[in-house]
Amino acid sequence: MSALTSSRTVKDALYQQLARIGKAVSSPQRLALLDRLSNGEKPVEALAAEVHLSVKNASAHLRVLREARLVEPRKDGQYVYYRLAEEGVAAFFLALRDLAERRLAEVREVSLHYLGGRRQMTPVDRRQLLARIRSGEVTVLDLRDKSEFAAGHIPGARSVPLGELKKALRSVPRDQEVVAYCHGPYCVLSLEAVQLLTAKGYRATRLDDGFVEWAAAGLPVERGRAGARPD
Amino acid sequence: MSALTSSRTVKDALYQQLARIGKAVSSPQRLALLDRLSNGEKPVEALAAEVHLSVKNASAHLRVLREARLVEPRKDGQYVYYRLAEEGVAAFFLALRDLAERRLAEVREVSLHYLGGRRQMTPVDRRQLLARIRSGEVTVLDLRDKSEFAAGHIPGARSVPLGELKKALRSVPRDQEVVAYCHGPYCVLSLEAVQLLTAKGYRATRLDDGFVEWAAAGLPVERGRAGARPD
DNA sequence: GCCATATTCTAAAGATCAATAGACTATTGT
DNA sequence: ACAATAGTCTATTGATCTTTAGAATATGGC
Repeated sequence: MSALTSSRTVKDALYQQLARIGKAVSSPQRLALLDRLSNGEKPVEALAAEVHLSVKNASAHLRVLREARLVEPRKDGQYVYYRLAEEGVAAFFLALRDLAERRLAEVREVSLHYLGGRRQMTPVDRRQLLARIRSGEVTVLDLRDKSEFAAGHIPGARSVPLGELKKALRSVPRDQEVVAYCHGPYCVLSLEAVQLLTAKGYRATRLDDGFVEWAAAGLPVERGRAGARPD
Repeated sequence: MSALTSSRTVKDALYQQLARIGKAVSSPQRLALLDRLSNGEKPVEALAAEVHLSVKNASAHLRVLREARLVEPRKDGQYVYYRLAEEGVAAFFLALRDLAERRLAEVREVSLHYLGGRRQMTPVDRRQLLARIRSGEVTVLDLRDKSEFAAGHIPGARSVPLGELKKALRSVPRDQEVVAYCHGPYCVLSLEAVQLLTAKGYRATRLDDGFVEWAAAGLPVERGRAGARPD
C-alpha cells in the first residue's frame, strides 16, 4: 500500500498540471499568439501588433504561456524574441484546431462559407505537390512576410509578401500553374493572391493548409534566404 | 477583397471557438471527468463519486463539457449517462497529457517517482503483448470495475476488480506471467495488484499504459461480457 | 553617464468562473 | 395521484483572470 496512500492527492495534482496547459489555451488571445508563433520566432512588439493587443497585454499573455512552458523567450539586444518551446506545441495547437473543427459547428462554418470550403488536401496531395515543385511544373508563392519565410518555408517556394505581388507578377511565368500559401487554412493572404492571380489570367490555386501544417506533416522545410536576419 | 473585409473579426471568432475547448480543459475537475469518461459511459452520480465532487458541481462541469461538445448525455430511465462525443476527444486528452508530460517537470516527476518510472512501452511491445496473450502465454487482468470492462477491454483479459483479486488468485496459474492493467499510466489499481501478486510469488508486471492508450493506439478491443448490463 | 526604447513587474479595476444551496423537472414505484 | 430519486437550472458568494496604468529594469546610442 505504501505508494498508494496519497493516490488521490497525487492524481489531483496531476490534473492540476494538465489544467495549466488547458488554461494557457483557454484564451482567444493566447491562441492567436500561439498561432502566430507557429510561423516562427517573433519579438513581443510584432506579436502584439499581429494579434491587435497592447504590448503590455501581450506581454502578460506571453507570461502565462511561458509559465505553462509552451513558449520560450530569447533576449537579443533590446528585443525579446518568443518562440514555441518545441514542435509538439504546434502539433498540439493543430490537434486542438482539428478537434474544434470536427466538434464545433461554428468552426466548420468558418471553413466552409468564409473560405469557400476546404478541399481536404490529403498527405498524398501534399507529396504530389512536392514532386511537382521539384520537377519545376509549378510556381509556389509564399505570401507570408519575409521573416516568416526565412524561419522556414516549402522548398522551392518564392517569398512574395502580398504587398509585392503586383510587382512580382511580371516574373511569374504565365503558362505555369501557381500555388499560393500562407500560414494556415484560415489565413486569407493566399486567398487574396489567388483572386488577383486569376483576375490576371493565371491558373492559380491555394494550398488549403498552410506552412504550419506542411511542417507538422513532416514534409521537408527549407530555411533562410530572402530577408533572413543573419545571426 | 469581398471575402476579406471582415477577416479580422472572423479570425477572432475562430480563436474564440477554439478557446471554448480550451476552457473546457482548463479545470482539473473537468479533466478528471474526461479521464474517467475515457473508460466508457457513466451516470452523473458515479462520475461525481469518482472525482470527488458533489452531484451538483459535477453536473455543472459536465454542462461546460457538453457546451464545448466534448461529451454527450444519454437519458435512460431516471439516469443520465455521459460519454465522450467521439474517440477524438480521448485522443485529444492523451495529446494534452503527453504534451504536459514532456513540458512540465511536475508531471514527469509524478510518473517517475510516484509510479516508479514509466518503462515506455512502445507500439511494438503492445503488439508483442497481444501476440503473447493470443498464444495463451500470459494471463491478463483488468483491474477496473466491471462496467468499464464491459464497455471495452483488451482481448482475452479477465475482469478482476481489485477487491476481488485475492479470491481470484486461486484460479490464476502460478507458472504463468501475469500482466495487470487499469485505466492509464497514472492509475494505481494495477500497481497495487502487482504488489500483491509479487508478494504471493507470481511473476507480475504492469502494463505501463492503460486501456485508454491501448484503444487509442488502434489495437483490437473486446466488448461486453462479465458484468455487462444487458441492453 | 544620460536618454530613448523595449519589455517586464506591480497594483487595481472590471469581467468571468467555481462551488454551493434551493427551486424545478422528469422518471419510477406504490 | 403521491412520494422518492436523479439530475438540471437559477442565483449568490468568493476566487481567479483580463486588462490597463504606472513604476521598474535592461539595453543601445550619444
